[in-house]
Amino acid sequence: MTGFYGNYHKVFVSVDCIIFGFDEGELRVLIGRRQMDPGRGEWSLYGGFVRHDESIDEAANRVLAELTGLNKLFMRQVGAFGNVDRDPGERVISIAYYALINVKDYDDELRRQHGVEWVNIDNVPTMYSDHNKMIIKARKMMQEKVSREPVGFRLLPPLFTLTQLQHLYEAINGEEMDKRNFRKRIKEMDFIEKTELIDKTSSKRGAFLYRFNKHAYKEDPNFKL
Amino acid sequence: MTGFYGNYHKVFVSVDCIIFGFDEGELRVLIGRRQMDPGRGEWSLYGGFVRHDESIDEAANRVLAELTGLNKLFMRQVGAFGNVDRDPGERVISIAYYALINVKDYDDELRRQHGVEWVNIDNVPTMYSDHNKMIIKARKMMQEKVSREPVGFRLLPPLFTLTQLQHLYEAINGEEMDKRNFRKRIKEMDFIEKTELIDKTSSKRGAFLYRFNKHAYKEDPNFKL
DNA sequence: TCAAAAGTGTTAGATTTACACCCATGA
DNA sequence: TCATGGGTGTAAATCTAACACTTTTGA
Repeated sequence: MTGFYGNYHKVFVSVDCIIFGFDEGELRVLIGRRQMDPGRGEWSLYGGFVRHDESIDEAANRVLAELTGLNKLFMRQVGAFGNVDRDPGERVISIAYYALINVKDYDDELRRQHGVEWVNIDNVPTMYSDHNKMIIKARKMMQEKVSREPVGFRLLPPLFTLTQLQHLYEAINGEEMDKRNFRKRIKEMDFIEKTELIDKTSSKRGAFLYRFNKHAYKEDPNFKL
Repeated sequence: MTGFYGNYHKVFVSVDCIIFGFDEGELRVLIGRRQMDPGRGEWSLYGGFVRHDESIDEAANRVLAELTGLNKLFMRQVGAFGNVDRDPGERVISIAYYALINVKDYDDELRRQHGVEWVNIDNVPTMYSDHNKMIIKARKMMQEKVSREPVGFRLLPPLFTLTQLQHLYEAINGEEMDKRNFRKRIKEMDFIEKTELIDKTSSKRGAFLYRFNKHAYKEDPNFKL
């Protein structure tokens, strides 16, 4: 080994993805059974090693696309996890990323092929290595993010009702909100646009569908939801 | 190479430290001239490679102690930086950490020996590789942290005046605050204890010295400063 | 005696929270 | 006709922000 840093030691670097989805009023994460040794069969996040010709963000995007078939997902780094013995096989430092997806965009057949499933965020089993820690940190960061920037929409279909939106925020924050106060705040956000379309799947009367207009959204230091 | 993950490729992993200090009413970071190739002579953060027998947090602590002679500094991970070409020599993924120190605790002789100096956070020069990005992110995270948890004290001596404390927060947030409103809020925090001691270095009249009592502080979701 | 920093309360305005009823529809 | 979810406004309470003068003391 004759590079600049020849005397130092190299390690494997992987990325692990915490993929959040919102379905049936629940906030969920995607987990599966680990398919390789060591730890084969344990509950695990989906991940992969970083290749020599890709950045860590690119690695995360690749892994996400591999699993979901989806590109350009909303994704943020959670952080690096690097305890010496976190991987029972060899030294592996892992960088966790969380992503938000609209469950409906994810082909269920593809999901089954990868052997992953949605579990309620409050009901995550004991996982391989430090993956529980990753999920906990990802959840906190996601919660923070969603309440300060309008990115929660990434968990919903393009058109949604105000009730759906409220339930989303309730699931994320783990607390109920007052319907009138919630709607009052939404009404003041002009990047949440009311359409003339009506959704009748969840009520007899029907509810107006809304849409997030990302162009109408200008960064707003006072955003709070 | 015959480990579990034999087919994959390994990389160097380093830690880089953004060390914040507060002096002469200014928020400052510690930077120096890079002492190794590639990039020798460029402005750089202080860092080091992660060893095989230490976690990444331990590596950061070791590097911080090496540089400052201080242990158990308040330190948080900023994140992993992993563009393919971020290091002109070889592939190196770096994990940035920020730390808060009381400038007075840092032996100035030791500082000079390491060839590092304090620069105003608003006046950081163009730095090696992605170190400017690291500093920007660290600053944001530190700002966030300090305004939600009482950790700013780590930048002050054990005894401080309310004026010093206010100037610290003003430097961190980059905006002036109203003296009466500030002191009103402080008075409600019973973990900031008034002592009977008086500091006369900064005024003729003298100002009461206060102290942070970490035992009196219980995690408070409503903390805001 | 005066310059410089320390210390102290009140009020208006803005924001947040609590709260209850009517509407439209399909079964 | 009734059960279900959709939709709407007001008032009290709390929080935030603006604001100016007196005190102490060393030079």
